[in-house]
Amino acid sequence: MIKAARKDFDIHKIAESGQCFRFFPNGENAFVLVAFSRILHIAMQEDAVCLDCTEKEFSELWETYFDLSRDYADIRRAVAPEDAFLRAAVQYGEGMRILAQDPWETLISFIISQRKSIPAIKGAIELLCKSCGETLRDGESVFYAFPTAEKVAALSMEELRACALGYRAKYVQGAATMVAEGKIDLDALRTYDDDALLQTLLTIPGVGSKVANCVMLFAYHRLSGFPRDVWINRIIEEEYGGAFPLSRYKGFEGVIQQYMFYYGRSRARGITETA
DNA sequence: TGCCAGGCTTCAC
DNA sequence: GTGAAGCATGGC
Repeated sequence: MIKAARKDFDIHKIAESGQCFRFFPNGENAFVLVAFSRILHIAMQEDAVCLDCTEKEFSELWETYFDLSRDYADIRRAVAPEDAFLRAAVQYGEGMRILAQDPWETLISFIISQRKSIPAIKGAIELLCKSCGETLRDGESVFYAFPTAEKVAALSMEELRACALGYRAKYVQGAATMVAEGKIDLDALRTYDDDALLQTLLTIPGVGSKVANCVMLFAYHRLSGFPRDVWINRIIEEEYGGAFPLSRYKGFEGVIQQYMFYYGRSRARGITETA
C-alpha cells in the first residue's frame, strides 16, 4: 500500500473527466481502476492518496500514469486574469490531472467515443472487454482487462457489433488489424515528435483530428494536444466568440482544454454549484 | 419520443 | 480545400 501526499489530486474529477472510461466507484472517495491488465484500488483522504500497489509499481507505473510530478498550480496561474470563464474552469477543476494511459486502449476507446455520450462509451468498452479481455478477479468482484489488439482483430464483425459499436465496428476492426499485423507500432510512436505522431495516428481508420489529439494527450502525454469536440467547440463559440486565445497556452494547451471540457460539461448538467 | 453524444468518411463542388 | 450528407445506438 502506497500513501502519497495529496496535492492537486481529486480522484472524482480524474475519474469523471472523460479521458479514461475504466474507473469504477468503490465506496466514498474510492475507485477501482482497471488499466494495464491490473486492478488498482484508489482511496482519497483529506491529505493523502492511497494506492494498493508496491513501491516499485508506484515509481514505475502509477506515478507516471497520474502525472504526479507535475505542478498543475503553475498551469492554472497562467490563465489570463481577464478570462473569467477559464479562471472559473481551472478553479472548478482543481485536482484534475492528465493521465498517461496505454496507447492501444486509448486509441480504441476514443475511436469508439465518436458521437457517443460518456455513459454510452463506458458501456460499449465494457462489452468489448467482457467479450475478449482477460478475466481479473478482485475478491468477490470480477473485472475484465482491456483486450489485446490480436484478440480484438480476431473478433468477427458480428461480435464487434454486439458490443454496441454501431458503425464504429469497422473502424475498430481496421485499427486492431493494423496494430496486430504490425503495420503500426504504437510503442515506437513514443519517439516521434508531435507532428509526426499526429500524422501517423491520422492514418488509422476511424481516427480524425479529434481522436488523434485525444490519443496524443491522454496516452502519449503530449500536452500540446487540443481535442476539439462538440463541448469545446460550443464553449469557444459561446464564451470566446469563436476565437479562443490558444497561443497563450503553448505547450500545455491540452491541460487547459481538459479544464474547459470538465467545467463546461459539468455546468451544462447543473452541478457546478457544488464547486 | 425525440434529441444529443469527447466525429469520421465519403462525395460534390 | 471546403461543406454537407450519412452513419448506429445508448442515455436522458
